[in-house]
Parts: sequence; C-alpha cells; structure tokens
Amino acid sequence: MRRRDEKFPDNGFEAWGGYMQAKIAKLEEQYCLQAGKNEKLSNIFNGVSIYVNGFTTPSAEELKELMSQHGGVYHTYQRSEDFVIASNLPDTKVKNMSLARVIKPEWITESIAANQLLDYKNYLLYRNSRTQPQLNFCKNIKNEVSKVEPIPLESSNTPKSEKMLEVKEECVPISVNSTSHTDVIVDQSHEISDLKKNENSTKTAADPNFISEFYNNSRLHHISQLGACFKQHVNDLRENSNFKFPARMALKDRVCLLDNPANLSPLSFEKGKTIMHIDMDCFFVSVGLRNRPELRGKPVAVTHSKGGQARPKRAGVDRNTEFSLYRQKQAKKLSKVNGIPEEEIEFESRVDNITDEDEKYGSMSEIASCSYEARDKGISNGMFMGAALKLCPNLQTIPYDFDGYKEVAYTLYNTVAQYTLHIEAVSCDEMYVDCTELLKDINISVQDFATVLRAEIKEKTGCPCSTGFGGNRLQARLATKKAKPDGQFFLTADLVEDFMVDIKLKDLPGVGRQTTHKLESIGHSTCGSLQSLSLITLQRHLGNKTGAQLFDQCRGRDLNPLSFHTIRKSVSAEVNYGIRFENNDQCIEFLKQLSAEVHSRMIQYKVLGKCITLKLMVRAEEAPVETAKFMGHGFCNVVNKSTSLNNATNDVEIITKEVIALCKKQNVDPKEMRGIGIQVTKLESSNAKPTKGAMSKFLSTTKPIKDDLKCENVSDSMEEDFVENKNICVRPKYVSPQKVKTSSSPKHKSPVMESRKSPPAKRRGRPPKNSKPNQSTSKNLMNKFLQGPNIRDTPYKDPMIKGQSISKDTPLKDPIIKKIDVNEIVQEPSSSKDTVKEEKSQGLLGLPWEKVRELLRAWLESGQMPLPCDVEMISEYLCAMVISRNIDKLNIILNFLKRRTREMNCDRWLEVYEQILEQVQNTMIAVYGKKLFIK
DNA sequence: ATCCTCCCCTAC
DNA sequence: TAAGGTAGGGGAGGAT
Repeated sequence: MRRRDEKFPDNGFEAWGGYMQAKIAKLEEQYCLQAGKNEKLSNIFNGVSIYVNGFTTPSAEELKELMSQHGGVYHTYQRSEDFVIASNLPDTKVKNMSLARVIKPEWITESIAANQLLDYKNYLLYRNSRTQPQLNFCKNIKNEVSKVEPIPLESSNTPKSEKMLEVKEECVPISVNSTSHTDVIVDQSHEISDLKKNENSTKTAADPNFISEFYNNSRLHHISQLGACFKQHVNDLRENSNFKFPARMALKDRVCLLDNPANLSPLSFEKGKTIMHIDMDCFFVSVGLRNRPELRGKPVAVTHSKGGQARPKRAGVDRNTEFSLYRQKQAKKLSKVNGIPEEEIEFESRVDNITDEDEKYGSMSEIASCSYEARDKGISNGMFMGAALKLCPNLQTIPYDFDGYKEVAYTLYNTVAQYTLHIEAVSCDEMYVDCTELLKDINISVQDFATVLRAEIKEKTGCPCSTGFGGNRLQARLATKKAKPDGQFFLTADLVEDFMVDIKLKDLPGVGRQTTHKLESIGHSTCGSLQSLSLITLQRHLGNKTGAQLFDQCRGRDLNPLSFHTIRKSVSAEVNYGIRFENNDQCIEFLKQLSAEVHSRMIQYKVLGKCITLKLMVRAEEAPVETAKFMGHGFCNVVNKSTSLNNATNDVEIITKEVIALCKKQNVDPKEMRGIGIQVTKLESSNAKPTKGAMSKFLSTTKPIKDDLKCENVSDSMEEDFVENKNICVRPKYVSPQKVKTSSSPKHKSPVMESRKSPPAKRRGRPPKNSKPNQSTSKNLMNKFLQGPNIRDTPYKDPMIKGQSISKDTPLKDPIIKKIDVNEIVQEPSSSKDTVKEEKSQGLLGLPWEKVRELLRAWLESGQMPLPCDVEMISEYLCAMVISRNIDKLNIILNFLKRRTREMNCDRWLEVYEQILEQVQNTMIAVYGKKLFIK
C-alpha cells in the first residue's frame, strides 16, 4: 500500500524537514561528482536547468544522466529557474499552476538527437496554460523515442533502451501524488485497468489509499507537520551549534549600507528585553505568487477549489438544517455563559451567509490563505470559497504548493539562525526570537536590524514578512499584527499602555471564537475595556488560569518566557473527512490503517506511549445524513475514550487491538461514523533500555542518598529487559508508586493490557508516596531525571523525553504569578506510574553523558536558577565520571558548562560552575593525584 | 487537595 | 465536490 511516506520519502525529520538543505546540497554534490566522471558529449544544455516532476520517459534518472552528459543541470528539488520536465501532471496540480515552463521530456531527447537546443516552446506539455490539459500518454511517443536510440544511454549496466521501451509499453501516468516531486514509478502492469477507478474511487475512507491521499491533500495536516518539523529543526540547530555566529558581522555590514539608518536614540522595551516576532505575510499566497507575478496586487486565495462554477446540489444535502444545528449549539453554549435565552442570542457564524439556494456560491472548499487585496473585500482565512466568491467574484485561486512552503520556511529559519539561535519556532512561517543578546553583541539598532533582516528574508525567499518587537512575546506579537503587511513595528515600553487600550480582545493570542463570544456577552471587546474587570471576576468567567492570563494580557503583560526547546507529549492521527463506512469490516480495516499510521509516527518520533485514546465523530441524530460539505463530517457528536496500558508501547498490534476494543465499546453504527482519531499520550522515549552500568557499582557505595531521593526496593520488574538489570535498580521517591507487573512474555508481543477501569493496582508492594511530584521536583530539578545507571554511550532509556508535564500539578496560589516553565526542561521519568527498576536513587548517575549535557542545556536556557541540591547532583555526576576515568567526556561536559555559563553571563550560574569545578578537581586529585586541565 | 478522564478551546 | 490535522493548555466533575 502506498503510504504518505512516499511524499516524505525520507520518513523522518532528518531528511524531510530539518536537514532539507543539507540533503539538497548532498544530492547536488553527488550529481556534480557523477557529472564530472561521465564523459561530456556536448554542451547543448549549457545554462539550462531542469527539474523532473512525476513519471517521465526517459526516467528522471536517465534525464539526469543526459543533462550531465550534455552540459545541463539537473535539480532534485525545484528551483524557480528550472524547466519542469513532465510527461503528465496530476490534474489537481495542473489546474492553476504556471505551465509556461512545463516541458515534455522529448525536448531533451530530441535536442540531443538534433545535437542542438531546440525551442522548448514546441514541447510545452500544455499549450495554453490554465486551460484543460491535454493528457499526454507515454504511448504517444513510442515512435519518437527511437530517435534517441543513438544516444549512448547504456553508460550503466542496465540496457536502458530496452528498459525504456518496456516502460513505455506499460506506462500510464498516474496522478498518484499531486505534490510529490520525486519520481513516482509504480509497477503499473496491473494498474492500467484500474486507472479510471483510481481517479474516482479514492473518495471514502473505505478505500485502501484513502489515508495517504487525504494526508497528501490536507492543508491542516501539512501545517501541523511543518510546525513540528521546524520546532525540531530549531532543536537540532541548537544541538549542533557552537553558538558562534560569524554571519553577525556581515549583518552589521549590511546595516552600515542602509540609506536611512535609524537615528541614534535607542528604543527601549520593557524589562530591557528585545523580543522579536516574525511572521510571513499570507504565507501560502506569497509562496504561490513567486511564480505568478501576474497575480500580484489582485485578490488571491489558496484553495482546493477552482471556484466559480455552479454545481448542482448533491442529493440529500440540507445545508439549512445542518447550519442551523451549528448555530443552535453555539447559542446553547453562550446561553450557558451569560444566561441569556438561546433564542435571543446573536452572534456571527461562519456559515451565516451560506444557504441552500446559492448554487453558484456553494463551494465549501476552505480558503487556506488569502492576499491582502482579498482581505480588503472581507475574505478571511478559513472562509468557504462560495462565501468568498460572493464577496469578491473575481477572486483568483491558486493551488497548494506544500513543497514550496517547506522550502521557503526552511530558508526563513536558516536566515534567522545565522544570527542567533534564541529562536522559538511557532510554525513553519512564524517564530519568536530573543534578540537581546544579538543586538548587544553587534551593537546595532533594533530598527536597522529589522530592516536588514526583513530585506534578507524577502530576497532569499521571494516572500514578504513582518516583524514586531516588544519586551515580551505578547507585545512582540501584537506589534507584528500592527506591522502587517510587509512592515515592522516597535512596541517600546513607553507605548505599551496606550497601545493596549485599543487592542481587540479577539486579537490576543489564546482568545479565539468562544472566548471572544463569552467576553462579548459580558460586554467587553477591547483590552482597555477588560482592564476594568477584577482578576476574580475574570477567573469566575473563564477559569483560574485563563482568567489570570487574560488579566495580564489585556495589560500587555506576559510572563511566559520563550522556550527554545520542545518536548513532544503526544502523538496522534485523525481523519474527519471522507469517513463513510458501509459495514463494520470497513471500519475495522480503517482503524487498522490509522493505527499503523500512529505506529509509524511513533517510530519516527522514537516514542512509546501508555495511554491510547480513540476519538469518534458520530453523526448527530438530527443531522442530515448527507453533509453540506462533500465528504465532510457534518454536525456530529464527539466521543473520546481512552485506555491506559501497563507498559509503554509502540507495538502496532497492541495499538490496533486497543483501538478496536475502544471502538467496539462505543457501540456506534459504522454507517454513522464521520470522523476517527487515535491519540497516544504518556510518552516515553523508545530508545533502548538501560544496560548494566559499571558506574553504579562503586557509586552506590559512595553516594549518600538524599532525603527527597529516597528510594525503595522494587520487588517485581516491569519487563523482561529489566529483569536482568535488577541489581541496579534505582528509583526516585517522587515517582508514582504505581507499577507494572512482570510479564513473562516477550515485551512487545505481550498483549497484556490493563483496562483503564482497573484500579491503579500496581501500587501493591509499594507505599504510596509521591503525592506531590511537582513539589519534590521543584525542590530539585535534577531529580526528575533519575534513571537506571549507565555510563558512557551505552543505550539508555531516556527519561526526560516525552514525559508528562509536571507543571499542571503546580497549584497557582496567585494566578498572576506564573510559574516558570520548568516542564520545558524536565519531565518526570516516563509516566508516573512507570516503574523503572532500580534499587536506589542515584540522581543523574544513570544517564549517559550526552543526556546530562542535553539536560543542562535545556536547563540553562530555561532561566531556572539552580539550587544547592542541584549543584550537588551535577557535581556527583561529574565526580563519578572522574572515578570511572571517563575523562574525555567529563571534559566535554565541563567545557560545555563553562562556555554556556559564560555566555549567560549570570552570576549564579558562574558560581555554580566554579563550585562544580572545585568538586571535580578535588576528586581528580583523589583519583589521579592531579587536577584536570581545563582550557 | 489531588488525580484522572473526558471534554473544550486555541493556534498554526 | 474536497481533502474539517495536530499538539498543547486547561477546566469540570467524579474518584481517591
């Protein structure tokens, strides 16, 4: 079965997102090498670069070779200057893309045959762009290919001409993947007869290709994946950086070249911090307009729909009923908040101006992004195409270009990352950057910095962006909004108070539709107005946290620090489109596929999970069977059910089994299902389990066990893997006592599962401790990482990854005073119920040195101050490295710590470093008789 | 009080 | 036609 990995052929962050550019460079390097080796036959293609899209004859591989032999350039990823070589393009892609440079492969072969560069215009795949494409089947060119025969294609061992002929016979271009730009070569011998079917039948989730087809086309899926990708990218950049930024000098030079450098009075932001928020302007549209200059300045929208054509209504659709159900539900909610009877409530709804009668404006394709010209007409993102056309009949539509978004985003991030890595990725086109240190370092004005950076981004990406600056992330963000489009704005400390008064509540981050409605229903729509409410009042309406957050926000305050490091807490996959089952088997089959999808993501993210949740959307009884949106979910009831496993797993069998069980328990008629989602939480790293560590042997006798680290014996073990390591079991006190029973069956095959109904039974044999995990952890941050002993580079079970947040347990006495985001740094070791088999607590000692470094890094970045017990714990760890004569790694960590504490320029941390160093040196003298040499 | 489960809300 | 995903924060209410 074709899965979406085809679209992300590298199946993982490394290649798909984060290392994209490296990958491109590598591919091209390989190409150059190869090209260099091959004999040059001509220079016909000097100055010509091509990019091959989809299946072609000759194949991409062969075209690459031909280009190489004849002086041309072959790109693995599409550049704007490339000719696109294609034998066929998926219908969807053709509809609106710029086709002026889409050329048939015969252009290459015939040019070679003629030994001169022929006019590509004679080989356009589509003569009139934006008209119905003429499908160009390979068979048509069978005879022409003979012209190419003299060309020495046989430079490899494969008899290519034969292969080509063979392929030609069988080849029919298939629109497998509208966004793939790698070759999709499929064995089609059995698929020709399926072509028609293929075009029409991947409609519902009962089709085996549905999931990949859907994900390939889902903008929300891509937005989500890209977001995760760039968060990871920032993680990776930081991980691999030496935090030297030579590009800063070039930046400074560019500032010097500015025509109008900012005048000298420096801007000052609250708390002396300079936080920048960058956001690309209508990102999808901007990317799409790069190759469509003719559409600039016009109202443009990115959508699946071509728009415009009136379509007959599908039988059974009853939009009026469906939409009225949405409105009723909304009214009910609001009524609950403000006490006004449902019937009297007025509010705006996105379905308001859509009715059954409007066939011409009936498209319910959503607008992913629209240009500012379109916004001027009242169009907004998320609006249905029909409604948008009503507002602006000449709205131009362009298709999605998910690969383009990825490339541009990658360029954006790398541009910023040249100057600083104090970056918090928000999404593929948006980030926060703490510029405080950067600006101080190169001593330029923030205005000049913004000007130069934005110019650079525009130059490199071809897309405009806006930046906002403030003393915290909220201010920066609001500043960006003010700056848009294609501008910059500086919300300096002196402006904040006045600025906030007029800010609309709905423009505050975190205030969405519901909250806006709630606040409006109690009479407030601006920050200035909301400032009159007391904290208590706000909390009563919105809850403690949200109320406090809003209380701060409407005054321009935001105590949430940027977080540069992200830790995943859940993995999920859901499909709420195209779910139409005729029978139970189809439903089960889909559950299996979706489970496999979740499984594959868990592999990709290297996590195991203990809690599986199934989400079902089921048609509400009153809702029409036929949905207003084609294959949409319509008006539904939503149910979530979860199951807690004893052991964290990523086993596809277990996941599938649990999911099916959860589904059966719901007893829903498969015909009524409209959406299905699977989520896995309580994550742990799936890295290898701890192995026996030598360190513990001598350390356990030398380490006093701290009070809050008190450990206990574990009488039974969690899994076989652990049993043999029982001698080294350690566990911190704060870990929840719930434990996992021994299983004698092989770990991942064991279907032993515990229903969530079961009591937290595993507590037997263990006194309930740990009623306050967060308290003990906040006492000593390092405690959270306790783990089985392990030295050096042996595989380990990483306890700090993907655990649960400890923060939600922290009660906020004063909701205005927010906690520092500790959970960004540290996580409880796996689930609180998890049992790491350990005999006694040994702090960090079980962790490999890289993990400790990672932990230190995250901690340093968090702004958390170390406590004496933390210092002691770090010292212990490093001293243990001395004892185990692991000096080279010790050196790395010490140097790391030294460098970072210097960088931070924080007295407390410098002091910490000195303390730690002292202890290490003492141990060095004890063990080696001399001190460690530190650069 | 605190935890857990099942939601709801938000953002991109 | 149309591609209504995904992760995180947080609240309500029941169990402990």
